[in-house]
Amino acid sequence: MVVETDRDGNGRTRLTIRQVADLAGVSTATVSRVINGRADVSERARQAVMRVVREYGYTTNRTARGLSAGHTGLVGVTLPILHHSYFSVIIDGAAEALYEHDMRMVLCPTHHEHEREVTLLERLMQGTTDGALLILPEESGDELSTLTAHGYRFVIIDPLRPIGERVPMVSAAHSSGAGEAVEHLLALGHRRIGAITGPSGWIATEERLRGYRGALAAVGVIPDPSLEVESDFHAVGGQLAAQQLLDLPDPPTAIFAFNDMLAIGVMQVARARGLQVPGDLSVVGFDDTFEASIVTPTLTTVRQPLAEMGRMAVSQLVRLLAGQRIEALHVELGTSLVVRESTAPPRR
Amino acid sequence: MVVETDRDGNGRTRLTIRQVADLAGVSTATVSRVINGRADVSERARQAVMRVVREYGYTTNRTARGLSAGHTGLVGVTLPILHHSYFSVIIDGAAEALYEHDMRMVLCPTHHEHEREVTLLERLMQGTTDGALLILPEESGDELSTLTAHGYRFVIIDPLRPIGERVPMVSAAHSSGAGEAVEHLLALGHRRIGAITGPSGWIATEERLRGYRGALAAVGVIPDPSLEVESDFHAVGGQLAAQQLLDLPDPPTAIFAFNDMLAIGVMQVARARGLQVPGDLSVVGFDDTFEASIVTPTLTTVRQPLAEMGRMAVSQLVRLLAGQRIEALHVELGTSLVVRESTAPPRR
DNA sequence: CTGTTAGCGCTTTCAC
DNA sequence: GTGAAAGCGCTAACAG
Repeated sequence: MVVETDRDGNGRTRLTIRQVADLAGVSTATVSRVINGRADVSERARQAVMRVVREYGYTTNRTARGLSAGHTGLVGVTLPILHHSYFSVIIDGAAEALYEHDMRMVLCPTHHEHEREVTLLERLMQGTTDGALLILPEESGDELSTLTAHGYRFVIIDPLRPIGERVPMVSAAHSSGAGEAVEHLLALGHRRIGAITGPSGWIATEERLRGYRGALAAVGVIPDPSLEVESDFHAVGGQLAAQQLLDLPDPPTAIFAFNDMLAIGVMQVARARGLQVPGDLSVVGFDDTFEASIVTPTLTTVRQPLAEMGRMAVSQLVRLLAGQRIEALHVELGTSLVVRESTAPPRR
Repeated sequence: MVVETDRDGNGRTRLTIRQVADLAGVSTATVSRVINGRADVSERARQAVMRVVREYGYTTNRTARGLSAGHTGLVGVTLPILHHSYFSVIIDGAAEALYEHDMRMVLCPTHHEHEREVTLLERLMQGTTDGALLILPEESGDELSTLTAHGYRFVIIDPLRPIGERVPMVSAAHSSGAGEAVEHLLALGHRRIGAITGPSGWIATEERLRGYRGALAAVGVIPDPSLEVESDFHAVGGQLAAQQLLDLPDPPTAIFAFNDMLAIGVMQVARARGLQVPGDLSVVGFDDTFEASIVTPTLTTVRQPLAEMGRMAVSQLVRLLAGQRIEALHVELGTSLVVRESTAPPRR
């Protein structure tokens, strides 16, 4: 513990409000008023306090203020990992929005470990934070409602699985986004369009699948189950799935991968097999993460407004913390197709 | 403000240590002892307390504990932006290390705005955090010493510019890493090797330049100033610099870009000009961020132990906070060359 | 072993 | 306008 006397005014150690009060010859209450910009303070007192504050570089201790005020100005954020542009963009958006509210973010990567997620959530609730943003939580609805039961406020970003109507949440328009992607492929003339999905049961998978099937059905393409391969949202999974699709007797001329990493896996396989993208095979991804713009060829993909989602979640949470009722608990942000180089008409 | 009575035991609102004490028929001191796992408590008292704790789901309020204990268990982290794998990997490493110490991270993106960085640092010092990690700070040595003067503990990760010997810091071996990269190119037979640097004055630039020049000098290659182009560590900057180098009367057969983004810019230009990488031009980057492994061709680059740097910084900070003296204030972690597809012997 | 008591630093009635 | 005083929830001496 660093304990040093404050003999000189160099602020070797921080002043307390008590010391400022003494130095300024007023009470702590007055100092508090000045610090918080209250109007009911004489100009004389204000001057005296400000002089000391300036001279010694006093700033109020937020922890103490938090204890007294009943809130900390801190928001917890749990997420699987950070070093994936999908997450870091969301976080950056959220951090920016929080900054505007003069709040800060306590970051808690869970590394996909469920146990850790639980521990972290507990800690967050222990008075360290006022509320939380849960990104892609592994949490079950049960565990989430425990939080609610404790009066803890939070907003879910992109839930893995369906959650209750009453749980605040923000996500992107999976289904329509997927529909758009497929329509783009259809418009180019593709009819055999493969799909590489995420784990079944996940909202992202089911909804995008719905969009995919819907778009196909809309133009009367007969659904072919062998064209739908389940995967895991990682590049290697994308490679495996691509192999499977390309080994089909009648392989697809285009593949719609349910996220960018899967799409990158597909492109890697295509390259290894000497297939030209988009000449021999068109590829579409989902997310529009940074990688989509730097791979060769650049990837046509469905853009999720990631930063926006982060900002929106914060704005929902802030309202929740202010005790305001929120009209729409489930917010769905629109997606848009970003056409780049990985798609073209099928080779005749 | 959410204020609710706690009529039922559903924990609609959190219990205080006082309430637990009453419920268990003991004093708050005893509850505190039990909670903190002290040994000097009778089995009987412990049971009583644990029963209440379990039944009502009591957890200690960290803010209050922090006020009383004099520390918060929170560490601030400032960094320019998050959505760049360079940063997110460091952060992830740091978060992991902090987790092991049961500490959390308060994230503060500065968006390269100096003013914001100052504000954020001030806030962090206001009792919210015990110390901080400053990544790529824009801060001058002066401002940093203000922090020190206030008794605030922090460690710098990868300082932009030279900082005092006394300021704790961790970075990677820029110079030797750059040397290795150039030696690799030299070994492949290249003699005209261009360099695309970062802003001059930055440690990363100057040190890597030193490594580059040193390696060249070691084999007696006559230095050619026109082969060194200053840039800004971004892809577009890399493109511009590459244009300049390739437009030279006697263009280089290999380019050593001082980070991966610059290298990607170089590859984009090469592609646009119809040059084969590595056939017509070899390219080496620096950092080994995720992108290096997914571009086409995959990028040969100097690997910085980013996650390790995050972890190391935390371990330094933890020691600082514990009041321990640190032997080596400046820690330099080793780099290693990762050879991928973007380098080959020069075309005859 | 256990309770009493005094803070930690700040905010906020409530009188004067 | 301003100060005294009572907390916010927890920890830690200090008695017993």
